[in-house]
Order: sequence, then C-alpha cells, then structure tokens
Amino acid sequence: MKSAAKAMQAEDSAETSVQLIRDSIREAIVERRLSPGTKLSEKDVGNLFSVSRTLARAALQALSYEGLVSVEKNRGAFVAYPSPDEARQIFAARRLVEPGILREAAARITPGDISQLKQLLLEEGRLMSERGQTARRAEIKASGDFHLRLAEISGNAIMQRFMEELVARSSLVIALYGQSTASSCGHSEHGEIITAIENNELDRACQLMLHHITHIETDLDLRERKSLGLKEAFEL
Amino acid sequence: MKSAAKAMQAEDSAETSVQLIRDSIREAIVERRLSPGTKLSEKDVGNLFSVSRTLARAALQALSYEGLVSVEKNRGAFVAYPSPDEARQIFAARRLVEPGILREAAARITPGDISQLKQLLLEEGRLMSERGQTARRAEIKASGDFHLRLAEISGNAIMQRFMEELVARSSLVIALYGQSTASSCGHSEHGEIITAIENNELDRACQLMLHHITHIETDLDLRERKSLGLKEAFEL
DNA sequence: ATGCAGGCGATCGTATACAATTTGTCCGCC
DNA sequence: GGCGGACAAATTGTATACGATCGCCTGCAT
Repeated sequence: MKSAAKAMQAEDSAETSVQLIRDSIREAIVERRLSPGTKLSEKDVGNLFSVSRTLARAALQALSYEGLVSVEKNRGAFVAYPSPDEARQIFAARRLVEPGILREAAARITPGDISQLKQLLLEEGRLMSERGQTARRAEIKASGDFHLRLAEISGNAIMQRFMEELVARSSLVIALYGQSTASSCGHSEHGEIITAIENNELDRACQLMLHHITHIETDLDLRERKSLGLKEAFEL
Repeated sequence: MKSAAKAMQAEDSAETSVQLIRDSIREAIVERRLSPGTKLSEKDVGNLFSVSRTLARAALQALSYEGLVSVEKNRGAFVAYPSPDEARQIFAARRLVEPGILREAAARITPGDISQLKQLLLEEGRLMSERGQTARRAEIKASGDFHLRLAEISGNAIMQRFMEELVARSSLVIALYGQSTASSCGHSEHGEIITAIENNELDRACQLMLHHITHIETDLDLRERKSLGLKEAFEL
C-alpha cells in the first residue's frame, strides 16, 4: 500500500516471500518498532511470517548486507546496534554523497517532482503536529522519504539504493543516540532546500543540505556510553 | 581499535564457507576469468567448492546484492551483464563519491600510506609492461586497488564498502564495453593524483580524479546495442 | 515438412532433518 | 557457600529431500 509501490518490479512469485519479510522487518526497524539489539531468531521470524527457517534466514542475511541487522556466528541475528563511530561514519557518508545527489537531482527535476516534494513536506508537517506513536513513526518515515525522493529524482539507481541504506541506518542511529524529541530532521530545512532548488540556487541548496545533515548529527549524543551498551541490549 | 576493526570480523570459521565462496567468485569476476552472462548454477558452484546448494545459493545471493550477479527467478544466477545505462550510473556514482573520498583520505593520509600507494603504483606499472593473461589480471586488480586503498585511508568503512562495489562493477563494465587494450585505468593518472595529494593541492587532486574517471568512461563504447542487449542475454 | 502438444530432464524454491555449537542449569566437590 | 564440570535445552549451520517451474525434445497431427 506504500506510495512507493511502483510498477518497477511487478514480477513477484519468486523470492517474493523473502523480499516481503525483508521489507517488513526493515520497515519495523526504520519506524523503531524494533529496538536496536533486539534478537531476531530465525525460528521466530519464520513462524511470524509462516515460512521455514530457510527463508527467514535469507531475509535476515539480506538485512545484514544493508547494515540493519548484525548476525553473529552461532549466536543469531540482532537488530543492529551502531556504535558511535559507526554513526559518525554514516553521517560522514551522507555529507559526502547528498550534495552530489542534490546537484544531479536539481539538473533533472521537473515541476511535477517539485510539487510532489512539497506535498511530502506538507504531509511531514501535518504529522509533526500530531501526537502519538503512529504519527511519530509516520513522521520519521516521511522525513526520510524526502532525502530518498531526491535520490530517486537524480536518476541514479545505484545512488538511490545507497541512500536507502544510509537513511535506514540513520534512523537506527537516531533511535539510539537522539536526544531531542524532534525525532528526525528539522522540518523547515527541507523546505528551504526545495526553495533553493526552485530558485536555481544550487550552491546554496548544497550548503543547506550539508547544514541540515550536520544539524541532525549534532542533535545526537554520541560521546556517551561505551560500556553501557551492554546493559541496553537487555531491554526489549 | 581501528586496525582491529578488520581482524574483528575477518576471523573465524563461521560463515567462512560462504564468505570464501563469495570472495572467490567475486575475484574471478573482477579479474574477468568469468565473463558477463556466464551461468552460475547452484549445483555447480556447490560442487566446485564442495558444499551443498544451500551455501552456494547464499554466496550467489550475496553477490547479487553487490550487483555482480543477477539472479532470475527459476532461471538461476548469472554473472551480471550491466546495461549501458547501468554502466553510466556506475561511473556517475564514482564521479560523485570519489572526490569526496579523496578529500577525506587526504586529510588523514600518513607518509606510510603515501609510500604504500606508491608501492602499489610501481607494482601496477610493472604488471603493465608484462604480457600474458595473468599479468593482465593482476594489473586490473592493482589498478582497482588504488581507488580502494584511497577509500580505506579515508577511514570510512561504509564508503569503503561502497567503493568496493563500484570498483568491482566497473571491472565488469570495462570487460563488456572497453575498447582499448589498456584494460583499466590510465596508470599515469594515478601517479599524478598521488603527487597532487603530496603537494597538498587538494582541488587539483580532485580535478585529476574526476578527469581520470571520465577518462576511463570515455574509453568505453556505450552507445551501441540498445535493442541487441536483449538478444545477448540469451547467449551462452 | 512444419507446428503444436505433451512428456522428460534439469534446475530452482522451499521445507525439513540432522549435526555442531552455544547457553543455561544442576550437581558434586573443594 | 562458592566454584567447576558435565549434562541438557535451545539455536544456529549445513545438508538433503521433495515439490514446482522452466526448457527441451520427441511425437503426432495437419
């Protein structure tokens, strides 16, 4: 039912099961219904989706390639628990690629794309004002979708996939180290970026993007617990 | 702790089987011992490495995540056959990220790193003068290693992994569409980049890198077969 | 002779079974 | 009473088995 359910890969029956499981778990992680450190037993996952361990395992394996799940030999799979250093690398990577993506996107953007982005923004703002877990989760997703949509507009499928990974992992990091209740991105900054693109102020848009990413990162408390991480693995 | 990062995961025997298979096949693809379009049957792969289909399948799956192998439902796995458009996206991605990686690397580079890079260059040059398949393959690898090493120096494991994917896929593209016998990169350009880094001419180094990547891409013949691509998927 | 149909072989998709490793608990000994 | 070892339970690692799908080849009919 997702808006992104495009007709790109309509073919399904094959491998659809593991694809579905993978996407479901990823969504749960990104929306923070699954906390970092949570164990994802192959049997449990299989039972949950009514498939055998084989497919559950394949899905978990796939998620581990995206960095959302970490599998430890003979121990099982867990929702990834990114270290502060990993978190810094994720944001460094975003600072590195997002300006470039932005430039590419700006070169190809259509009026339709712009209005679509604005639509996304509106939705995001609406969710921001609402209360409740569901709204919060939708807001997280919407705020990530802004960056993802930009990558999509850039027309480079490879960068798009990479950004999907980065955004998903960012969500994990924010869940772990975020301080402010404003869970995700500064909403207004997205708007400013769009405006800058509209006005063909490319350099300014890139500056804003960099500032935006840094702004998210500075809201994190990365210096803290190194030894406490252990304890938190218990909480579910 | 940083140097321990590799030893941490590289070790042990768990999952080593599929890891080993994956790496072996990847190396074979990158060194062009396996041509694009070659079928990789699960059974054959399993027999080749003396494991069951389960592990062979896992390895092929992993390679498909990296874009080196394409799996078609109920058909099997094949060495990827990147389309011209895909090839362009790969190089666009490299142009997008490599300057950034270069800047990061330059900021952290040590004299030891530089001499190591030069060593790599020497090796590359030596292989270039030699003849024979083996030397050619080693040259391909060495030329890719230059870019990879830069990513490693940058200290960002995420970008490093991404670059590994891009370099590997580039090798596939060059195998498919490369024209000049000089299979990989212009060797001298690597040297110029190092020199620029040494002299702290960062902007110039980035320019050289961009030029270098573009240079590789212009050596390709991407315009050709658009409708023929279909047919070629059949072959073999 | 050619074209379609149906069976045959091979390969993939999924599930299950078995082996190996780890973890948790219990008992005995110091 | 605390520590150590051994057994037992659970979970993962790997292999095999079974069912489904696809490609091919043969055979019959036109």
